[in-house]
Amino acid sequence: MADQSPARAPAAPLDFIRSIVEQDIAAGRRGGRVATRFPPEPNGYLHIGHAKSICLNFGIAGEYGGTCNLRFDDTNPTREDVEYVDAIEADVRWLGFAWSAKLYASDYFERLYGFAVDLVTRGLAYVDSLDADQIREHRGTLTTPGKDSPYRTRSVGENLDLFARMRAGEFPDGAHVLRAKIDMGSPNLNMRDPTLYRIRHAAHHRTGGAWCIYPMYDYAHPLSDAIERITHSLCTLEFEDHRPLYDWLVRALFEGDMPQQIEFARLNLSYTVMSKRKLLQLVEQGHVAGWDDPRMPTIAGLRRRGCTPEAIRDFCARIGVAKKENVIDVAQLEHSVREDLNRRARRVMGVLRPLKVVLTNYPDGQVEEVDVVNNPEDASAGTRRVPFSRVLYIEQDDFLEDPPKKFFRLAPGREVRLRCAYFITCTGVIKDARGAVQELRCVYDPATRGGDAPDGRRVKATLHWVSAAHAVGAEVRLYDRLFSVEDPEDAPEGRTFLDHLNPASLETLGGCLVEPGLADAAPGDRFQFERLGYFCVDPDSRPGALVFNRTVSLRDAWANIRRRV
RNA sequence: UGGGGCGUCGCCAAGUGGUAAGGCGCGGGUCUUUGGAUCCCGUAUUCGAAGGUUCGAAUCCUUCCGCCCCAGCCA
Repeated sequence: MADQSPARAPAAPLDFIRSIVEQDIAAGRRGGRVATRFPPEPNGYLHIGHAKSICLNFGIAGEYGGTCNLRFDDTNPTREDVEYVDAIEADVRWLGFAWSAKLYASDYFERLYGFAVDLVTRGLAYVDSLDADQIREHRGTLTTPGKDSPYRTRSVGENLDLFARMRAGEFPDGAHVLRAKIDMGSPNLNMRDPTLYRIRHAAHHRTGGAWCIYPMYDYAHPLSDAIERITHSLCTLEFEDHRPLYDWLVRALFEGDMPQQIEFARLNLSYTVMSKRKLLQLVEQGHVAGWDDPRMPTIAGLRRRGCTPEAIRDFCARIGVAKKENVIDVAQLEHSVREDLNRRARRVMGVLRPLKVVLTNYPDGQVEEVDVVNNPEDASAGTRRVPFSRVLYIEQDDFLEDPPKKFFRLAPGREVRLRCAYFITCTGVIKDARGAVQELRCVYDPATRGGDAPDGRRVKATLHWVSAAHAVGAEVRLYDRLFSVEDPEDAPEGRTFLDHLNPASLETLGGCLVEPGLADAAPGDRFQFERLGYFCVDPDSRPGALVFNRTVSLRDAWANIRRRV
């Protein structure tokens, strides 16, 4: 009997980081452990770029039986806030991940201070009393080496005394800093005696007034990793130059297994900006309604927009992880969103720009209920009953008095199907004084109830509709890309990304009409409005005052044809 | 003109000396009570360029070109 190994799907190619992790495990490095961390600074909301990092770090931990900590890199009290801590936790959870431990760099302040004293004692760090400008001057330039600070040769005893007094609050902000004593001539600027601690008389959101000196990222990060026994410390490309310092610190203060920093390219999305600074600017200057504005690439914004965590995870899995600078087409994100929502969203009918239709041969006052499929992708979603009557509304876009070629929707004399209801034929067009179409007169064919003609005749279009007497009013917010150019950062001299803001990124439609079953839809509920797109109920929505956000439109073949002609 | 990275289809991305995966997008077709979805088919004789090594190169060597990052007491 042949020992048949289980059939395996062809292995998806591993990204370079997972390859390293697998090699490390195979080689038994660090005892074969895998421990990652996601280390946000709580100074802003998480965005889709963070989602890439979250999926990577938590994903690897999950795939290789490891752990992943959520660690707040809260070393700069002047920019951080608990509001952000709470939002970040909520976003990570919403994305579907559970951290092994929730930690804060500030948890390590006392130990970090102890490490610094150790470095000073061993002559590896010193207190510098140059001011910020002087330090910059001494640093040299990209092509010329720096110069030693005159304070670089202070005695260990003096350094110890000064550092203790820095902590004790004896000096004002900026009076001194603690620096690593490495090499002012290094071609890597990060190694030219980097600052380890600075004085900041500022309350910290967690440690309050306990400290007036705070460690720098470059100091706190590697040591926090080492304390947590992180094995693979994943970060973005711009930290590549910091790796020698990372290694220098860990080697100086720890023995045994070292965490390995690996850098990957951050995510960029076309037609958007991703830096926290710019997103903050959009919020603070009121260009958007807040961090969770549905046009924002923040997790909170995408959530409010109606994206699912599954779609975001799928997107992150598809874009890959590599070291090449990249700009992902937003269409890629939209694809993941459509694919997920297509599978799960309940279909409903909603008319965004209503056009009145009177069925002249339909009995006045009669109401019947037609059965409508809830989701053709999912038979178990069943059907529902939707009221049908003499006066209806259809979409303005679905009628053209003078239809061009390839326009298959309603036109004078033309017969189309009303979804799951009847065939109707347009018999008259009523216009206002200015010639604008105001209302349509149609006749219906009673024999086509349900949407099929017993004589087998066919129509080329199926329209969505609502019954005038039963429909529920709603506000619908249509979103377009926030910026009108692919790369908003690419602004000419004297201009900024704000000059590329798309003035039409939000279109609010009032007077929309949706089928009555939606009357009690709750915030967060997602639907497909047939033939239009995916929509979700906004938190602004109230009973009797529904508000929908369009998450993403459905592909529209006619719109494509029209665009090309 | 210092250091660190990166260049494979419009956008991502596999490939690590044996004769260019896949996804998105795009084009065409099928099907359809959503012009949705599905399903087909097509989309790089070529891997930034030029030399070289080799029976054989996207993969090795040399030179060149282009792009990104670094001079915070930010992360």
